[in-house]
Amino acid sequence: MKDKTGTPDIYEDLRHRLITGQFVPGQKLKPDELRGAYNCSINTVREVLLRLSSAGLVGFQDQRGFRARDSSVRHQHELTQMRILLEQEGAVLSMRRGGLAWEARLTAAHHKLSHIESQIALSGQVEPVLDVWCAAEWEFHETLLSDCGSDLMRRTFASIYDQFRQQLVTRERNYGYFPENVAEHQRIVDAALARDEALCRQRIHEHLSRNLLPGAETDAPAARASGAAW
Amino acid sequence: MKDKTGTPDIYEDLRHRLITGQFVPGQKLKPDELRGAYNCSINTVREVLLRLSSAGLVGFQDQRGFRARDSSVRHQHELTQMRILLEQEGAVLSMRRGGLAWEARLTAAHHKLSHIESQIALSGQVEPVLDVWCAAEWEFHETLLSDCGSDLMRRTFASIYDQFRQQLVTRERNYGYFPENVAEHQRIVDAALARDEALCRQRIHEHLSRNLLPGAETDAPAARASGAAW
DNA sequence: AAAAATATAAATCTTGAAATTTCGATCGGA
DNA sequence: TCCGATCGAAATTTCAAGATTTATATTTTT
Repeated sequence: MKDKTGTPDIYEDLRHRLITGQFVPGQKLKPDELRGAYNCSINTVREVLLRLSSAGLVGFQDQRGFRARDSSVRHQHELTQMRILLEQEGAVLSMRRGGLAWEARLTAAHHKLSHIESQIALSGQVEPVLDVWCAAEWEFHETLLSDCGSDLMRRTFASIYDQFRQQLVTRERNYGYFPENVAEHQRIVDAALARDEALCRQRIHEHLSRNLLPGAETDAPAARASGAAW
Repeated sequence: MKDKTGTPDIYEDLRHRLITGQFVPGQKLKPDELRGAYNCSINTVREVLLRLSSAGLVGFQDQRGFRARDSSVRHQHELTQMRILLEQEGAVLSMRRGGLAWEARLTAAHHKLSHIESQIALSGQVEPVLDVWCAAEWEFHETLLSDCGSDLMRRTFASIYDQFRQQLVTRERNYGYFPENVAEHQRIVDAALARDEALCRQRIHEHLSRNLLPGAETDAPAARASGAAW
């Protein structure tokens, strides 16, 4: 339990607790109870919760308060859809715009992530390095889009990523870590550095498709043949 | 000036005023001044503004209050990018899932919009029917994605659309109305009903590309050849 | 006269309490 | 026993005032 008094700190702490599964999904979040942990007033907590509800991490109903977003495979599916869409598009844009600096950041982020994931694979345990792994996984995917040239796209992706992680964490025992990730991340980086847009799209899709609903329709690669973007 | 007391009403009214250009872009929004119009407390307005800032319609800086989002061609460009991305993807998904009911709603929405836009074309004036035109334009584009099967996608699009409109309204004299719209909307509907995904994507892009930055790189249609979606 | 420093005014943020609404349990009737 | 109504407790929302920060105007100094 923290004891900081700044509103931004409270926001960050609650956000962190939400995306690391420290609340039971449908659990009620009463300002009056959370108040104590931060040594502040009810309304301050209320303000934070209100903003977190706009971010999609907490549910809110008029006159009946806040709840930790409950988990559903439906929502998880939709978040995965959106992640694929944004990550594919953002990565492709970065591949076109990004120069040496971007490549350097991408390989660096991948190297860091790869190192941590190797450790996890050896020990078989995620918990001991959970926070550092989460940070590295985020940094890798964020870096992939980082040179897309659109702040809006990056912020939208950040929001979707948070919600995605919140869902995953409550469902998967391993907080969303899979041994296959190591190889999949590698293949994404390879395609990105090779500037093979179609291949990169495909590998991003493969990487995330595990979180899609089984029966959902899937784009045949060729189906998008002549779709114009921007 | 309204006099309603419900918080949701205040939110809706302020949102409406923001996306119809009733505030000068960088203008300061002081809770103490807005308070009077709604006959409520400062904090109630503050809460609403906080939520509108999460929606991207108002700017917010810690300890220095709220401002109407200022307009920039950069932001407008990024919003257009995102609109194209979401609208293309959502339309394609709707085309696959949507049945007769969707087709009916789409043609109905288009018919309504078409009727209003014809009127505007005759009189040459948007203002007299501004609100009804805005509603119809929104309904048309919303209906296009309405059967995509993803609430997340629809809500994300709604948010982007609002911000897009806010930007457009402050820049274009005609609130974003162009005579070409009539034909462009028609062509989109035609492609959608024909279930020609590539063509529909292309026409959505053409419809919105007017709001992109001139020098921006554009996807060659073939460049997306084998990109997998979901 | 320009720049820095101070004092004053204004606006923002936090707080605790009042007013309103919802939730849960008990009671009465079918 | 089951269903609906009523009452009390708890939670949520609104409010107005106090505390803190930022902005503006004035004075002082170089």
